[in-house]
Amino acid sequence: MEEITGRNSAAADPRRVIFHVDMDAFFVSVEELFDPSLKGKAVVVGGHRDERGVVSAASYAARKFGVHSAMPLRTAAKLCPDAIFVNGHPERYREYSGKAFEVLKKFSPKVEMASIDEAYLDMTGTERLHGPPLKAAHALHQFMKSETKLNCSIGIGTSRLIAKVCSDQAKPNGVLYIVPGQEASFLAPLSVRKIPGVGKVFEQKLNEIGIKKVGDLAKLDDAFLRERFGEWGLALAGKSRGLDAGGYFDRDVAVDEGPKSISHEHTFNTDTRDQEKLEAMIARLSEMVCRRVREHELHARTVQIKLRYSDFTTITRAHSLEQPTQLDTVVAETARTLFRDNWQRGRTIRLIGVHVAGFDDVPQQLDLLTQTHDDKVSKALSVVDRMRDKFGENAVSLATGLKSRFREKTHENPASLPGKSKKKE
DNA sequence: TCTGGGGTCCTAGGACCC
DNA sequence: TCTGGGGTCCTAGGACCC
Repeated sequence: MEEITGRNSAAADPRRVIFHVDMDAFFVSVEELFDPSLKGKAVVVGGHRDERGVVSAASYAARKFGVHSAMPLRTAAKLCPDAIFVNGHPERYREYSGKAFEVLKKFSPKVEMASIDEAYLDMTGTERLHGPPLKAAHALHQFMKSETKLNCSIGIGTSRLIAKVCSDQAKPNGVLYIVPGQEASFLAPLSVRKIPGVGKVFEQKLNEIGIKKVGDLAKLDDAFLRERFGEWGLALAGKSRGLDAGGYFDRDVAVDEGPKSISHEHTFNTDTRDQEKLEAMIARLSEMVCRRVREHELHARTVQIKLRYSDFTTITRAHSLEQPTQLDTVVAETARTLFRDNWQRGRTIRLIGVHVAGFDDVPQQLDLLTQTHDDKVSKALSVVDRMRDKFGENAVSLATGLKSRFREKTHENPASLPGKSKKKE
């Protein structure tokens, strides 16, 4: 495993060759593979036209109507009434993401999947094997198409930031290489919004002081930047001048380290204040979360819930356990206590979520009795997980008997529950 | 047209320890 | 009696990304 230092002294090295590979309209393209009749049409992935939800991905044909991801589905339906709305299929996307990863690994041992449809490759020193950067990129591009039937765009530069911005400029289905030394002049004419990490809020703040282009940012005084925008603003300005400014975009390309948090949340079709319904959802979400915690062979220390009321005000409340856990019941009981202590009873809820973090590979040493008990429970749950894989989620009836016994156990151990002293809002 | 779900990273204050 | 910092953990919230 690579060590991540946060700062990489090689970042400004002109010999460094970083690829950013981004799949084009990934979700839509995968859906087209499963249903070729969708090809070339206005397609919206994310749900049905009258559902509560937003667009996950839109085909290029749909984008022409102004449809874009994160837009409410109902808005998309208004803008583009003839669009075909399809549900997303996360399993398919994971499958094709895996295929793409296999392709990338043939070009460099240093591949970092940055999300389901994009990756960084460290291609430094691969010239003898794959030729110069552009040649390697074209070979990769073709191989990706032949192996997965999917198009991608590739950005090449001396840092992750440059590679990432390049792949965006190369879209769709293109390759763009910024040769060493040209970084600052490449970035200068671009809108600050093109810099990953600069969103609506930061763009607005910059616009307020007359900064629209990356080049404008490069001219600002360091002390002013730091005072006004903190460390990140300073780093950003450094990058706009082609410097190694540290942080995420100058990190090494690292192999996958596993998740840092796992969560599930649910938005109700209609808002509710039915406590039974809400707590049943907490139990279900806790099971889904813990199942994935077990799949990764992790143990979580912090349990967090999220409540979103009808007026969209959102709170999160967390509690750290004495001992990391992967047990449904421990997470569910903790989440339920957090819920009962913090829900303003009577206020209708739109969304509820369960989130865990603070992972350990190995649970901390417990006293022998608890440990053997928890081991047994974990093993039993793994069996349940496998049965569900084989026979479907309705094999859960097996878990019900186990659960009532877990509950006794949790009650014996009230120290693992959140304190009651939590202040109410 | 009301605004998903899964994440990462950062900030900031308070507790607590040295 | 008052006054220090630094470091780390915990919690809450928010920006941002796909």
